[in-house]
Amino acid sequence: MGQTNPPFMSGIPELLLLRLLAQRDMYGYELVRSIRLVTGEAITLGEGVIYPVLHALERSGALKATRKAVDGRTRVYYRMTAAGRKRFSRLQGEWQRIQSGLNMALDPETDVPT
Amino acid sequence: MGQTNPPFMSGIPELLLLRLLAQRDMYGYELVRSIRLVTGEAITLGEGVIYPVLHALERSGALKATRKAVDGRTRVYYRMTAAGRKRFSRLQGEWQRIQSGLNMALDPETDVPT
DNA sequence: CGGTATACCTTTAGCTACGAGGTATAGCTT
DNA sequence: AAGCTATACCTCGTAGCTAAAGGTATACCG
Repeated sequence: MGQTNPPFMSGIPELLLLRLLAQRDMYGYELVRSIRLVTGEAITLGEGVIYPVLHALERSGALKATRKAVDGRTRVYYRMTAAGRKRFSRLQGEWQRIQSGLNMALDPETDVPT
Repeated sequence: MGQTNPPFMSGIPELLLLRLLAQRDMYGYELVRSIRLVTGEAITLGEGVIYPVLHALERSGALKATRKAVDGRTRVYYRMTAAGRKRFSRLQGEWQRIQSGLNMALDPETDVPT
């Protein structure tokens, strides 16, 4: 099945979006392209993933959307709220925890206790 | 919902199980305890997670199970197969990729391209 | 005028982690 | 003897989230 990124992806789209929007306002299509770039092509997320997450973040109050017309096309810009910043740092901390726990376990020096 | 570890958990139970079983044969209940230990308490996985994954890995040929009676209790020991070893290294590589991509993006030095 | 790029969006499917619950034995404590 | 805790296995249902596919519309280039 879906074999673009596989496993290890849960929660990651949200974290990436919050990371990018912490820096500056961006719109959906732009976020899709940026994610590919800032992860060094390691992670590619389609629009079908990005838009639903953006909408959910808006509903939960982490983001605020504003429509802006540029060259006849309508862009929906997202801006991070205070709640969003809080959520971002919480998720980032959780990511650190999981990551270091897993890396500790994967370390060949770590031996499995009896 | 389920707030023991939250997000970032997809694929991780499988990777941890394979990591532990790469070292030596173990049984389910033991694996549950070991995971807590080797991750420095960062990750705790319940039996409801472990058993289904073990069964799936067995079905797919990554593990081979053997029942062994110890002190009147029956333990099901799992041993990694060649296919399992292969799957382990593939997953580990994928984890590296996702991890470094995400960390690159999270690095404050990384600036979002315009 | 047709194709490609931009820009938005929804629906459906499917995986999988997780909690709750269920069985059974062994051993310790009261 | 009764009851609790620990060991050891297991299943089912829910719910969250990713992902692919498909759908609309405008702008620009040849």
